[in-house]
Amino acid sequence: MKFSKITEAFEKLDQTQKTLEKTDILAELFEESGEQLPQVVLMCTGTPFPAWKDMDLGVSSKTLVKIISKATGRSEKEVEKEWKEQGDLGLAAQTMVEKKTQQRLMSQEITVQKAFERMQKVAEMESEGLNSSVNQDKKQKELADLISSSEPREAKYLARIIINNLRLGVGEGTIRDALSEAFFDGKHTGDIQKAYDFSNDFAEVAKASREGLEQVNSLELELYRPVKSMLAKNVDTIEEGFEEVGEPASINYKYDGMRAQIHVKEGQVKVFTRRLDDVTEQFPDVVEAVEENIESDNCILDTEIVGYDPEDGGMIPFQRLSKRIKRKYEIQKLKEEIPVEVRPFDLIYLEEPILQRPYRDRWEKLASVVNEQEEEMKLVDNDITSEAERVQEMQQASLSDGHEGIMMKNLQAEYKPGNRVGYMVKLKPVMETLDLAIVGAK
DNA sequence: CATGGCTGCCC
DNA sequence: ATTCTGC
DNA sequence: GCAGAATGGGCAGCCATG
Repeated sequence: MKFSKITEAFEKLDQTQKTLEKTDILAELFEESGEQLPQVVLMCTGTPFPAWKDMDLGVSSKTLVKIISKATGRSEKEVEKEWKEQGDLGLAAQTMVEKKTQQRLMSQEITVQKAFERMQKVAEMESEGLNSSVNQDKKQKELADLISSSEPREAKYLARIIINNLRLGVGEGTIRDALSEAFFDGKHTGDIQKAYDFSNDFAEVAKASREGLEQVNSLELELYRPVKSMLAKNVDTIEEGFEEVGEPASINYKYDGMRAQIHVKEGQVKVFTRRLDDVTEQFPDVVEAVEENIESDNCILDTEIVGYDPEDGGMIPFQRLSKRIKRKYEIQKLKEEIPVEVRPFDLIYLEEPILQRPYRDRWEKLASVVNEQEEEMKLVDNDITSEAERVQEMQQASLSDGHEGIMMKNLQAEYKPGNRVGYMVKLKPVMETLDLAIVGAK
């Protein structure tokens, strides 16, 4: 399939803001994609790589300027000027390629496959890293070569894909609906959404969609395959919170730490960030804490990793904990300097997926597998109540202890990956109340 | 070998 | 993470 | 009210430079 097919669809997407029109445009593109469907769908997400894969090009705007310059023979200054004027690097790329005028008569058209393979190649160069330093110039030339052999409009979108900034108003929801329209006559969006929640890979979901509903539904929650975390809505008052999640509700402290999804598979632990990155290496202490204090060999915990001061055991701000997240060196040393405690608050897998069970059940199961151990593993501070006064009290206590506030949760609700549905709500104080709480604590 | 630009990813 | 926008 | 885009602060790692 020619890349220009994608370009045509993208141009149409660029010209409307109506969601339904976008869905139609994408559905048509998907229907015409044939064997290239998985790659085409990924391109539509704005990056050729699914979120759960640890792959990227290591290229952003500054490097893209160099690439466009290399591809078109214009100076970087010119490219930057065009970028500034048009407010978009894709448009700058398009203009620069247009100005390149002459011959490309003989050069063959870019295919989806070629664009995909080229980017994959660059991503592989990037990930080699470690010991063998990546030759940036070579990397840039690979991508410049792709752009220089493209038509102006293709260049526009190739450029945008390279920096993962398609900005066509197309997100997960639109792609999901388009897959539904293309292969199920607009039905089964729920099944498709689920398949995506569990796989985090639209290439797989697209392929399954083309094969049939059964294949879509076969994409299930799997250990070592992180799912998107359920997100919380903001509310301003306790009353609003109760309105959202119902009564009684589960209330727990919200800590200033890092969200972590912890998978245990046959006793082996892996730790994932909210955006599905594997940070097991960075947190050997978390692995240990789970090995020692979780009584299950096959489960998925939703947790907050919280740092504490090794001297007095007090909480530390996220900013200090963050030193550990991307560590590759001195991990052991930082482990001593910035020790952490795991605070689980949900369980979505226990020998089997349980994310559709009510939160109250999941919490009870969680409590039954957690052995609480000071400075290692402790359930989040929590209570179940319908009383606004009690919630107020917890909010005060949480803030006085230096935490961020509280969460309120619907006891009947299932676990909705990636969704900011009203099953889970966070109450953080505005500045004034924060001052009051801290003053009140002293 | 130190520094600064760049990128990606936590919040 | 928050804030803004168009639907 | 929602999804998508745009934006901010701060961190480590990486690479090019001098």
